[in-house]
Amino acid sequence: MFRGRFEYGVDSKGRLAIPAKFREILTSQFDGRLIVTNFDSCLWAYPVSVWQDLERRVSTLPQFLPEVKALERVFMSAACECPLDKQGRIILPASLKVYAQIEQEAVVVGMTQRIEIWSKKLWEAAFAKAQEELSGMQDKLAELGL
Amino acid sequence: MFRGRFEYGVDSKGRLAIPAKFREILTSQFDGRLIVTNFDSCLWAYPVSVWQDLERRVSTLPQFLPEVKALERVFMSAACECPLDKQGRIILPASLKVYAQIEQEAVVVGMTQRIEIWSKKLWEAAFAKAQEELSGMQDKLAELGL
DNA sequence: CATATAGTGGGGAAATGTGGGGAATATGAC
DNA sequence: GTCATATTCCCCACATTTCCCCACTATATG
Repeated sequence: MFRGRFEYGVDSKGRLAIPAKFREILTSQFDGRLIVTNFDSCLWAYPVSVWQDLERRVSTLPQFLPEVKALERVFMSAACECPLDKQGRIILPASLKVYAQIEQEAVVVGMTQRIEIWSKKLWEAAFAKAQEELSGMQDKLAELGL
Repeated sequence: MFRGRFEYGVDSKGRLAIPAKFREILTSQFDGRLIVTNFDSCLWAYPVSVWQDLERRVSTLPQFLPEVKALERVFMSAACECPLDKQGRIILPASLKVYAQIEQEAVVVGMTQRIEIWSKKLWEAAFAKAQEELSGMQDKLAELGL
């Protein structure tokens, strides 16, 4: 599945490259389309069928639960299908770019089941924070058998 | 399994040799491919099947849990399949080289189940530190049955 | 000394990422 | 409704990086 970190520029037309390795997975194992939404100050992108599965699971949850409503409003509502052009680039909708503070430099991160897209600046901060959290968590990881 | 310490230079094309002894294990016991990721200021390299097992275990955990996200962002996201060329060298992705501060001189260390790749400078520091820590940790090792 | 194995270096083809022109579509003003 | 302007999207071209192959040197082995 999706693995690795890649840095790309966003060009003057707002286009962002998707790594060839990810494209290969998207076309061979899925139908080639990407659904992008916002979370954690970055963008989460899923292959369509993975997204639909998530949607299905959420739709079975009680619709009056606050956490379900919040998830739907933040996470589900922003979802947008972003087609890849012949060179394997996507155009991020303006609202998502603003949300994730993506301007020139973006980092595309493989997260196994999904892809994350960050502004370089926010990625570096998030990475440092995650690293710190992780160092305090190694006992917990051991409990998970890792 | 993987044993021993080896020092190699990184050439002008960014290639790093993998010791013949490790290659032998990789091809005879595994499928010859290596997955490299970052941790503890160095790089961890796994045979593909070992890594996939890890990936599988992590991907069953809830994706919205902060600990899981931290683990994925630091450890899983950086993972990159590095194919060995005919001479048994790998090319380290830029992001990993930056992370581990690998420039000219690198140390390749056998860690039984995995391989670690260090910049020579950081290795020497880490070795000294581990040596120091170890002397105060011998009770803990005893508890683990050693 | 011959031979095999290991590590190093570099040329060249192919894939990947980047930039930009121009057609098609949409938006808005008159 | 028509025209002008702006936006989206498709396509092609270029440059860089990556990858694959072959050749050379050094060290170990018989």
